[in-house]
Amino acid sequence: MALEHAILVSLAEKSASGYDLARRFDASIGHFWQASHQQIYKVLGRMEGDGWVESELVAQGGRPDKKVYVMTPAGRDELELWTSKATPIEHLRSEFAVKLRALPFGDFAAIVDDVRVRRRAHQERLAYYADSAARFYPDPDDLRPDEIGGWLVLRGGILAEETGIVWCDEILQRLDPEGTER
Amino acid sequence: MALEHAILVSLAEKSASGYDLARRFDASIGHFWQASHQQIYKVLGRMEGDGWVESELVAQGGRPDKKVYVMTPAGRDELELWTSKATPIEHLRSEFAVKLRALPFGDFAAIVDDVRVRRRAHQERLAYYADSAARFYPDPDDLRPDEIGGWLVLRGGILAEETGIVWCDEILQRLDPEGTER
DNA sequence: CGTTGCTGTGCAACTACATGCATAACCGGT
DNA sequence: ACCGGTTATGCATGTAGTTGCACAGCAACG
Repeated sequence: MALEHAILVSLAEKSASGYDLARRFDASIGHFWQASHQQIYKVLGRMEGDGWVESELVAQGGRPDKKVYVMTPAGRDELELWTSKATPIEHLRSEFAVKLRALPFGDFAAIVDDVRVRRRAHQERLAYYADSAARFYPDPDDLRPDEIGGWLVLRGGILAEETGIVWCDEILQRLDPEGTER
Repeated sequence: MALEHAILVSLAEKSASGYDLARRFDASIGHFWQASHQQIYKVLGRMEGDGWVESELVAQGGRPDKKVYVMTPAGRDELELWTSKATPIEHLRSEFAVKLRALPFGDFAAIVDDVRVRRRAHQERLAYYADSAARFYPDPDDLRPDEIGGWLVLRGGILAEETGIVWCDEILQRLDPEGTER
């Protein structure tokens, strides 16, 4: 139910076409809420029906026309209403955790490999976040009010990835102590 | 796609009825993979069709009959096959993160409240996990092989909740420094 | 001159999951 | 005698999201 609101936030920052939004979801926002372009187009249609956004067809030289969506006052009201209500607590849902519990019944070596792959993925994302933080927020002690949200989200990502690495290391320590020390 | 496998893991540990499984999902397993009883019954039906499980009707004095499901050799093969394949990396999906990015456009006080609610939820779950760890794994340096998976999953939960609390504290420090110090 | 890749929008089919409802018997309390 | 709770199984409907496919023009590369 949050895709609508993620789109509203994005449009509040800057009006955009569905294609633009899809790219934003591939980049910054998408690290915390993924959406395919198909899904975005579908939801944008619904949002226009609800009066939260309006679209304008913009012709472009050479390139295909695009529909630029703009948030309406009704959309801004909806966004504020949404922030005023409590966020339902989302609990973990980890296929990886299920796999760990399957350890006694499964392929031990493959699972250990899986942990290593996972650790690498965490490290890569951590590096990406650290880089983003350094680039977009070089001085985190002196942020503009409109920067605080983005910074805090990035911090959450960094903390989560660091924790993921710690967990993987604990797992590897248990399952393959020699391989870990090497 | 992992509900089938979560059920297989659970049945590998002990045969059970749909009702029993639903209760297990409410308790231990469910902290990392939730499922309603409706969903469980539906998936059990499909799994029986695929030959991964077999059911036997058991009459009970007084109480309603129950269908006890037992994992078949084909089910065990499937479980092992599943563990041998890499787990797709699941990325974060946090409505809460979206809400943080909505800070400049939303209800500031309500969002701060939301962080506090969230922090409390993390603390409660952390306490629950810590309690489970103390009760079921009193001596974590000396675990039986079949206990390692459960222990590691619990460790993951503990690490995740601790990180959640740290994140909430960072957020409150930024958004409401006076309220935090009090 | 063909292939690949980017920009741009969208439909159709399917799956997983949530929500609401239905049924049925037994047990304990007021 | 009625009410609520527990055990036990399931259907029916709806929604969010995934996957696959389609169309269209332009640019760059070999």
